[in-house]
Formats: sequence, C-alpha cells, structure tokens
Amino acid sequence: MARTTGSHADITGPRVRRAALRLFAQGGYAAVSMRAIAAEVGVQAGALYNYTPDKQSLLFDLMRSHMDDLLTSADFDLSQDPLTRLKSFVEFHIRFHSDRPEEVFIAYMELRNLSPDNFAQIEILRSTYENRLEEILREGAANGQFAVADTKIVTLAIIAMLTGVNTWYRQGGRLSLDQVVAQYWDMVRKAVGAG
Amino acid sequence: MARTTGSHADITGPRVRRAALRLFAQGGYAAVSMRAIAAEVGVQAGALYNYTPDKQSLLFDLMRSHMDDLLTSADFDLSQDPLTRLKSFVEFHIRFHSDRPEEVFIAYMELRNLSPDNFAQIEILRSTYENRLEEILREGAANGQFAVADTKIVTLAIIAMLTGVNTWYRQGGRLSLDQVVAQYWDMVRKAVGAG
DNA sequence: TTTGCTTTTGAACGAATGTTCATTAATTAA
DNA sequence: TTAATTAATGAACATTCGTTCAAAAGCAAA
Repeated sequence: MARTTGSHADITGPRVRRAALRLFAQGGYAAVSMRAIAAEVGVQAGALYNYTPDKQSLLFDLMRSHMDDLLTSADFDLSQDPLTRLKSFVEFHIRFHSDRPEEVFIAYMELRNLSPDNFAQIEILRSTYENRLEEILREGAANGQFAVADTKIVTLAIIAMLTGVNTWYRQGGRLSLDQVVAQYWDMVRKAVGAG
Repeated sequence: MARTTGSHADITGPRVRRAALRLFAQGGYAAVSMRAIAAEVGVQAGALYNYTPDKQSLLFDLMRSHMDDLLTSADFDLSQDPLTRLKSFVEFHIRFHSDRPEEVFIAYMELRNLSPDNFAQIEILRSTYENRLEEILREGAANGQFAVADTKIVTLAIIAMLTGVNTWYRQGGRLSLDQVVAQYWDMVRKAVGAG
C-alpha cells in the first residue's frame, strides 16, 4: 500500500505542525521522535519529509511563526500616554500567552535546541518584543508618570512576572482571566510607581 | 586494560554528578547521553553505573539535593516583622539562585523528564518553598503592612519575577548583584503596597 | 608476596534514532 | 480513458541509545 484514500497535502501539512506542536510541548523536542509525530498524524515517518526538510526546521518554524504572531498582535496605539499603553501591554501579554500555552512553552523551553543560526533569528524577534515594553517605560520615566531607575531591569522583571502566569493559570480555575489581568495590572502599576 | 591508575570511588562519584549537572544544564536531559557524561568524567559509560542505578536517578538526585539545599538555606527569622522578612526573602532568592545557575536551570527545565513519582516529590519541595513566601505575605496583609488582594497570585508573581534574574544576570556585567537586589526589592516593596 | 576487594574496561545487547528512496496508489488534467 | 502528477508507504541505512556483565587491573590488608 502506498498513498491512502483522502490524502491531501493541504490537510496533512497543518496536521504535522499541530502534532509537532503538541508533542514538543508535552515531551520536549529531544524526547519526541519523528515516528511519534507521524503516528499522531496517522502516517508513516517518511511522509513527514514532504512537509519539512528536517526535524530542526519543524521546531524553528513553530517558534518563528509564534514570534511573528506575537509581534503582529502587539501593536499599541503610540498616541496614547505611557500609563495607558503599559496597561494595554499587561493585558495583551497575559491574554495572548494564555491563549497559546503550547507555543509559549516551546518558545521558552526549546531555545537551546535551535541551531545557532535559528537561535539568533528568534533572539532578534524576542528582543524586539522586549523593546516595545522598554520604550513604554522609557517614555513614562521621561514624562514623570513612572518612577523606574533602570528600564531594562524593569522590562525583564515585568515580562518574567507576566509570563509566569502560564505556569499555573488554567481556564475554569479559581480565578477568571479578567481577575488575573486586574491583579497583575495592580502589581505592575504599583511596581513602576504609578499611583 | 581495566581499572586505571588513581581511580577512587569517592573521587569519581562527585565528578559524575558534576558532569551530569553541567551537561544537563547545557544540552538538556534528553539530549545528553550517558556516554557524554562518561567522557566528561574521563571514564567509560559502564563505570557510571557504580554511582547511579540509571540516568533518571542521576537527574532526580541533582534536583532533590538542590531543593533540599534551597529549603535548608531559606530559613527566615520568624520573630521579625513581615516587611523585614520579605526583604530577606527577595535578597536570599536572588543571591541563592544566582550562585547556582545550572542547578536552577535544571530544576525549572527538566521537571517533565522526571518519572511521575519523582516529579511528585519535587513538586512537594517546590510548594513548600512557595508557602514560605506566601506565609510572609499573609502575615503582612493581616497586620496591614501589605496591600495584597490575593496572596497566592502575588507569591507566584514575585517568585517568577525574581527567578527571571537568572536568565540575564552575569557576574561582571553592567550591574552588581547588590544593585540588582536593590532594584528588585524596590519593585517588590512597591508591588505589595508597602511604603 | 599473596589474597581479596574495589573500580574500570570494553564488548555486547536489543531497541530506537533521523533520514532516504524506490515503489505504489490516489488524484488531477487532458 | 489515459497520462502526468502528487502523496504516501515501508524497508533500509548507518548511528546512537541506556544498560549489562565477564574480564582485567589497581589497591589495601595480611
């Protein structure tokens, strides 16, 4: 038997990516075999190579499209004041990340499994995102809305704090996402010294 | 040739653990072979099994001794007021973790590579640590020193924020550890609504 | 110097790894 | 209906994996 009934590239392709996403998030890149991904799709391992040149590209493509998605979605109205934009950032970050737990998990855990070239590309995207927050903090420090001594440190601290939500937040848990957003905004607002 | 000159169990044992620590932190548990660990020690793979029953135990032992070390070191003077204890916690957490980047990295990244039994044990130790911070926050909220709505969330937020230091702090960088501690204490103090 | 114990070697085990490719079947276009 | 194209199989490749174990060699005590 070779090609099976109902087989289509435009169906199998996305399924390969989704299976890789799920399995990488679950077990880690190194622990997931191409055969395991193929089994999840319902196909033999060889068929995967119609959709990716190799396993490394599969990981990289997942990461890059996640980061592209992040940067496209993180567009804040630059005409607004820094405090308003900071609030938008906090809310956006929490909601965007809680919507994509698997992509986020991979983006943070599998960096070391990227080839050096691929790692460098992802790092650029990541620092681009960080810079958007730092720019908000810089402007707020300049116009006196915020009291922050070192915008770089505060940027990293805020992002670490917000991303941490993904380690424990589950839909249907004790708190609604609205409540989570409100709590974190309260902490961030205070931390940057905005009354 | 079999046993080599100068071979001793009390020397090789710790060296196996240190090699595993370094390599797991560098490449990830799943990506590091027993042969690679053996090569780092300067021994054949078979010799490792004089010091660990299997690869999984090697990982678990590293994690458990790290967590034991953490809990032993994290003893705060319960007679002090919550604000003072919170400051002690922040300083302790940053210094302890920045002293052990490899152990910390493994403890956070390799949880999913633990067997279910081992995972459960580590999780208990981890939540024990979290509870020490939450207890400080609860007492401070009760005596009016802190303004925190949900101690559980604030606990997780603070720990995520502080642990994030390990992703960027390097000795000899732009900021001294004293400066880092001061900055983070400033943010935490404000975030919990303390003066 | 001999004896017994400890430590390491090095080969071997079966299983699993990423990837390639000739073959085959399903689909599409003519 | 036929021909061309696309998609999948399944076997095979050379490596590598964690682990075991008999044999060998260093060491310490008698």
